[in-house]
Amino acid sequence: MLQVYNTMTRQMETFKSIEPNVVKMYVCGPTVYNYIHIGNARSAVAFDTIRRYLEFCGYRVDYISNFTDIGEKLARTATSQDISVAAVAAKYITYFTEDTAALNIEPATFHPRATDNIPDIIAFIEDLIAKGYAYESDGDVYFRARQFKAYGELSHQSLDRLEIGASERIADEETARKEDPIDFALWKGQKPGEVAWDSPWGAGSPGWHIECSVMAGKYLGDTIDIHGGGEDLAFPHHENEIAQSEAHTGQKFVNYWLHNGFVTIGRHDEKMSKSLGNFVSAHDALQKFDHQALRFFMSATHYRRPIQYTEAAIAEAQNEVQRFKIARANLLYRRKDSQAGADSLFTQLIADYRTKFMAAMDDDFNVQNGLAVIHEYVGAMNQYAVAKHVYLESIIDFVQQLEAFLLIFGVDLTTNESLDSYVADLIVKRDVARAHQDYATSDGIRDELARRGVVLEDTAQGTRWRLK
RNA sequence: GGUGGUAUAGCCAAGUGGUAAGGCACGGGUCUGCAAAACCCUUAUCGUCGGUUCAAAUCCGAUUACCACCUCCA
Repeated sequence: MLQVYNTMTRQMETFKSIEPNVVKMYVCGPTVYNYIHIGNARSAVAFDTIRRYLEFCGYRVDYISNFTDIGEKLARTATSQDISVAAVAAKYITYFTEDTAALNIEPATFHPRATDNIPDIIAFIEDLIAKGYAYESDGDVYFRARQFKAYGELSHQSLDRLEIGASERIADEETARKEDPIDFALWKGQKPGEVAWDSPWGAGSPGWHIECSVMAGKYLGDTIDIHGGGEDLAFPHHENEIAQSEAHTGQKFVNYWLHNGFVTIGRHDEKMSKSLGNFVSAHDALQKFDHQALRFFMSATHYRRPIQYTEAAIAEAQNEVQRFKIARANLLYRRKDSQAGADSLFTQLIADYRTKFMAAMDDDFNVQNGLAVIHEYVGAMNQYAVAKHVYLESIIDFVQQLEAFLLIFGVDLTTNESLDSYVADLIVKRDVARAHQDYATSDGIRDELARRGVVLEDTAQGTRWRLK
């Protein structure tokens, strides 16, 4: 039984999907005005890992993640790059797609864009006004936070505290248009030079939170199973989504709220963020590090815990991935002297490991405990790889289960490596030299191949090679 | 000020009452012509102080340090 930690109740809860075998999942996506950074990528990785585990368990996951392609930030980028707002969005959506693909993050079932949903947003706001939850004020529309009685429940903030905080902030012109400082914008009237859409309240654009409520409802339904996002989104973004959606539908919006922890950087473990300016873009990191190592680095930490971004940690992740790859390759190498059939002892052992792995992961996606099981499993594989007699089907079973485990972490072990003929010839020449005990020649060839990144390993079954 | 989170070996990190998983690095060993890979062995009393208990990293209280949200942010 899968248990998940629900931010709303601050407790572990048994996960039960609305529809059997289907999970409706919404994850807040990026505002596409820049490259995503490692922190953004971590969020995408965390929920991709969760999604992949749900799929591993047999669920179909309807996964929706938005692109926010409106707002001041896009406008600023458009001005500085002297291109249109639409071109800014197109450009950074392309980079997002490339970078997340490099991290082996599965594309969402659908990536809706705010600008494609303006009519739905307007209709949604009109309904909120009709129900008395929202009001128009000088071309803007605001949500009456106090009207929604559960406001503050997710972030466990008291309304009065929020009120004090809000009123302490500089009372700008926007605040002056609100009935209450904690009210938030659903629609903002057009400012000079901004992209705008016609609406019953004049030209303007949607507020930040409304798009997620609209698109989650439109593509997944009034009530969804899982809503994810970074923990910084709990307030005010998710709090506001709940207020809007539940005021609109009268239904519970989300059954399980999941929030991922931050990527930290620097001596003081500060949150990596665009506003602090201490970020590393995923694009740059991908130039510098092995893609699989980077992905594994981000998915091998529990999603709610912070991850400290250091090169040493990524290098360590690289070593760990290497261990999995070598174990797989070494066992596959035994196919050449294997017997047909399967060893029932190992069929059972593999099934037991799978059960053990799932027991670990069912505890709120406890990847560390899951990995401990995988390492134990790899130990069993390595022992089998040096057994006197091996069975072909058992080899395949071992390898396929490992591949399935690692795929949850976004690591694809099945990528094939090949040698060019020159290198292949050298390996044969070396084998001949070794057969004649001409070790000077054979070691010389081995050194040369090492310089070319090819590692040779002599085994009882022959000379095994792998790329470094 | 309000609300949360974190502190476990050189590093990363599990562990929610019964005498500290796992990984990386280090050292020793087996195997090997030598290597590599693999395998085996070796390394901590859990921020600090106090309390509850037969028994606590695990519960309670206090304290220190750091982080985050309360304002755009994954």
